[in-house]
Amino acid sequence: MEQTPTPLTRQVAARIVGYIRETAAEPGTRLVERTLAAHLRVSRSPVRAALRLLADEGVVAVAEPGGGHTVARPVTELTVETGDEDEEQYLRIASDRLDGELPDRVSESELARRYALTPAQVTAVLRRISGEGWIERLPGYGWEFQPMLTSQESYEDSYRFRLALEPAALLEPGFAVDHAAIEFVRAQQLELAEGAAHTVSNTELFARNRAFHEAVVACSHNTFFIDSLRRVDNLRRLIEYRRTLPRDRAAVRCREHVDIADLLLAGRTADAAEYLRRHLSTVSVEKTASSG
Amino acid sequence: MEQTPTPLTRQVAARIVGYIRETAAEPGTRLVERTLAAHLRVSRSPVRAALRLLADEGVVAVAEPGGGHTVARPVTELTVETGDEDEEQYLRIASDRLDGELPDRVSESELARRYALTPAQVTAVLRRISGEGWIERLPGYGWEFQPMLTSQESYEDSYRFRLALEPAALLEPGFAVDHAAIEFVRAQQLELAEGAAHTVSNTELFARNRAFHEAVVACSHNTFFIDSLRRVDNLRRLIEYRRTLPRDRAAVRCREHVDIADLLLAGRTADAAEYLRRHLSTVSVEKTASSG
DNA sequence: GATGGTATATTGCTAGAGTGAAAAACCAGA
DNA sequence: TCTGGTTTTTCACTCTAGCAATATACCATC
Repeated sequence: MEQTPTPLTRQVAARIVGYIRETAAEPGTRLVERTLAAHLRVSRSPVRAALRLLADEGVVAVAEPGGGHTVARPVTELTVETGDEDEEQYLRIASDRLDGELPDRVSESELARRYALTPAQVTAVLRRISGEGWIERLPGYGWEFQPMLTSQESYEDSYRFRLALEPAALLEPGFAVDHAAIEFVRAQQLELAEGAAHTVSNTELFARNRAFHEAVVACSHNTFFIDSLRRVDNLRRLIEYRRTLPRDRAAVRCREHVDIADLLLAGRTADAAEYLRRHLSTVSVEKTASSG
Repeated sequence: MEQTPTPLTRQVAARIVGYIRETAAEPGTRLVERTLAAHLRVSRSPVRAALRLLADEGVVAVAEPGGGHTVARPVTELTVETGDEDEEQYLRIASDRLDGELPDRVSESELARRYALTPAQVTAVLRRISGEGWIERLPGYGWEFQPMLTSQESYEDSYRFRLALEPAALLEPGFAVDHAAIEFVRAQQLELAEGAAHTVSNTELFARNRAFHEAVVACSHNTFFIDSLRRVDNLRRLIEYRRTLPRDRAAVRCREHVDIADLLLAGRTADAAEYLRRHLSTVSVEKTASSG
């Protein structure tokens, strides 16, 4: 009876699951369509489609009196199936580019042929890549790849950039610790430090560390710091995926993250900034050495 | 006999004029098509069209033996006619947005109707704006404007961001003064400090100051610093256009720019960094006060 | 006034043919 | 080999119509 869901429907469904996890909603909690739509920045149409999809999968239950949907399962049982095909296309291109399979200049139709994409998909993926800054439209026809974090040199550059940025963010006048957010990432880091760092996937490890640093900088409430860090991290992600991280060291770094979070939660912001500075210096040296 | 030149042809023509000025090419100097094409990142086709256009205008002469084109006039006589219609569309949208004429969410067809743009033009301008970070595509249909530098608060944020960034750029290990570039912007600043600051247009004043700071940071040879500064400046530009700058103060700031350039040229990088830090603090206070 | 349900209006993608412009290859002369 | 000139190929934009998906407005119920 299922229609093939659209990409947006799938994406919204995945984000609804994420929403349930974040809010730690108990089974039986009502999922209000308008609230979800506003939160996910779409209209109710795709939200309703996603809820029907989740109902088919049993993640969500149909509320009997008055209609609507409720949470069906406890948070712990939820699986996170993204199934994001846009993401796959993006990663395939990134991977090919890093492997040197793609020339410095490409045309849109060339990409469409090579990856069997529709024009709209090409537009979407180019929009994303150019937003991340590693491709640029040429004045005439075609696009030109920009230097990425491929070289060791630019990789070190990115760390020194963060070294200038992140500690300064903590010293912003508008800095105010978001206790809920910091406690959330602290819990994640504690779990890693206590062993999970050895079992978790590369992707997951990177995602959590990234989330930690961005949560900290977000407390500055200065968009420029936050955006800049996000941009660097978008690029770092692509290259970190292909690295084998020494997990024992990663565990140590996660322990440091916990310490930083504790300093912040205790209101010792200046100490946290100094600790963060030392932390980044250490990481920088480690990374540089491990790949030299 | 003139065909109506395409936007690209016009753009290339303007950039060829810029190229002649930069290289300070004497009349009679040969303009090699392949060199220009490589430099401007286009093929020879639009370069040839642009050269024909410039020949019609008398800026460029047809070389008699063997064909080709040469510089026809001394650099001082060159007028800079951009006639960039893409730029106009972009500025119109930015202006309307700053005036509150545009809602937070817009559809592409809405923009096309309102500004009488073709779909391709809408794509182009949205690409640019989203690259600058003040609009974002929604998951479904439509785009959402992001907070700009409209508020006083975010304006101060941008200055504190630069305060963290620019002095740090000078202390980068890869920092090496580009003497030609620094001397060029130093000359511009000196001219401003010695009176031109009172006569020049808002646009020109901003462009030169921007060029100065970016030239300095470019010496760091760290893309992340350079890109970040450019991004902030793109946003600042939109708001600075609408300000009436107190020219006497601007002249003082330009004098400081000259001093910074001198320190750099003398190899006193650390001193320059400290001077730059103080300079930015001062400017920040001035701006904040003048618009409070 | 919330909320879920439903109907309507808009949007942006698709597809295909045609087209002017730009990229790329080729040529000839010094 | 370098240059300007020429030709060929490829590209992306422009139309058009059609359409599924999305956004929006409206309705009924509590």
